[in-house]
Amino acid sequence: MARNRTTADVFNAIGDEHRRTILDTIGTGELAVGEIVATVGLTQPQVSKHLKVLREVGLVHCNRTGRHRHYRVNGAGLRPIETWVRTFEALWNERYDRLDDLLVELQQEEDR
Amino acid sequence: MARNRTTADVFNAIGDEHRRTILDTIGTGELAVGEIVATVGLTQPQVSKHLKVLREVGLVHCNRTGRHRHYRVNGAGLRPIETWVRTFEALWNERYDRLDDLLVELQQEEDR
DNA sequence: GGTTGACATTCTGATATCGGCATGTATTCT
DNA sequence: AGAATACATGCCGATATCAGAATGTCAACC
Repeated sequence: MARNRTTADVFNAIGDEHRRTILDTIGTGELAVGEIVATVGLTQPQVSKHLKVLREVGLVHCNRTGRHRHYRVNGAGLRPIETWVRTFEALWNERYDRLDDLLVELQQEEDR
Repeated sequence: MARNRTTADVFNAIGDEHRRTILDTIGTGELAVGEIVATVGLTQPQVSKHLKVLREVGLVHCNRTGRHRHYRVNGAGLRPIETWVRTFEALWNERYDRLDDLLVELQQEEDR
């Protein structure tokens, strides 16, 4: 067995830097493939294929207008990642520092 | 050119589900390899190799005690992911809904 | 010193991936 | 209808990956 498919889930999909660049480029707006190609500096087939992966994991939605296809980011698709990362929040942020302070205080209480 | 190395960055490293499971298992504590193996149900070499990847991207730290190696998660390593995902926050949370409401209101003003 | 225990590393084989190039498919325009 | 535009797909080769099994390393214990 080899590595998991990039289309397996969102975590695999955003593993590729080009895909992240594409998402960054689209941002909160809506862009046609040609516009993305012009901005990110990848070839058109390359962009199309990455968009396909992003589509399959639900990270982008697409609507056709004439011969153009406009892509927009589906923010909700990123929530699983945010949720997962947040479970480790206590390991880095100030809330943890405060928790740490609290524990130190409790320890001092105990030592008295 | 093939896919990027899993050790290229944190985004690639967490692409693997087994690696995420291992991180979840360690949690906010500190576990020896054997304990991880017993919990996640993977083979020992499998776990060791995944831990190596996680070490190389800085997602876990390791300290030896006798013939045991205790691993702990380095939460700070996850910050780049959190930061990146947050840039799309406007696309899913209530703050965006409120912005959306505001836009609808403005639109209605205009229609009058 | 030899054995056991706890991990790490190496080698192998199968597989999905990514980029490049060429080609296919619609849709618009003349 | 034919040409051009905007994308999507298919085929290819090179490569890194992951699991499995065997082996290596090093500390602890008898």
